[in-house]
Amino acid sequence: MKNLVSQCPIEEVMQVLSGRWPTLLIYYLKDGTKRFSDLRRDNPTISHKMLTFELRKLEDAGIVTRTEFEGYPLRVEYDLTPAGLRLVPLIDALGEWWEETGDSERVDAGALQTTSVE
Amino acid sequence: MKNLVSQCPIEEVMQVLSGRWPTLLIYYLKDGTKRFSDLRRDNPTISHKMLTFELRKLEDAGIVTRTEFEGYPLRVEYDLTPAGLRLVPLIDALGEWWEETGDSERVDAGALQTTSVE
DNA sequence: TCGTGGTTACAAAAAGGTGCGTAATTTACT
DNA sequence: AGTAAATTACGCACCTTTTTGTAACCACGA
Repeated sequence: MKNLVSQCPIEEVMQVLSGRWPTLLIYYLKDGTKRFSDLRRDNPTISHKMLTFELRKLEDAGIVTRTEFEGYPLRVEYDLTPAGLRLVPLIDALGEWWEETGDSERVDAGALQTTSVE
Repeated sequence: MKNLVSQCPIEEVMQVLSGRWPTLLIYYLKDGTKRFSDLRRDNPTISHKMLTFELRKLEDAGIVTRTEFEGYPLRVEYDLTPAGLRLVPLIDALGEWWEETGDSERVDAGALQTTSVE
């Protein structure tokens, strides 16, 4: 984690939430405690390296907690923090906005165009 | 723009909003019509390549409109669409969440730690 | 030997920066 | 008058940086 000190809070949140995984992981953790392997099953296309990396980022951001238990095989549990839980409805709202906005307002892949005033 | 067709709407919104610029550009466009050069002034560290690229993405997503005027020097204006305007409060909410959550709950740079149950 | 939750090194892919070219008109200089 | 330069919003090619994937290795115990 390098430079979280920027001007505006929006820039800072986006540094944490940007990318494919952060919001998805939060989404899966909504359902309660998950282990590393659970999250991999939930999302089979993430590599284990990415998963550890993203989980650390969320941990550092105060969104998830990581709890490591003694004994073998190793067991580690991930949960949303209270702050993480408060974040869930905001992410949901983005998803709803996207659905409401609908494909009709978006450009069909392949057929880009530009409004020209002549 | 490659593959916007995925399972979940959250994954799709994040494909558009991820990165440093999209939310910032939306933020600046909140204030009303902006030209290309205005946006570069608002945000001096973005390269022209990135700015055009990001603006196209937002246009394709139905968040901004691009209006090109005849005459020289060229003039192009960017505005938020109604959908873009509806998005603004959602982004604001993320920024507020970040501020409320506060640095105290986040890990100080350089001093990472892990909860260990022994 | 397998399963868990990692780490590390190396390789591939994606993102991003820099600089040049372009359009048609105005302004600036000689 | 004639030429040169600046202007705006890009596209394109080349190159560097960052991100992500792959594979191998570790610990330990059943």
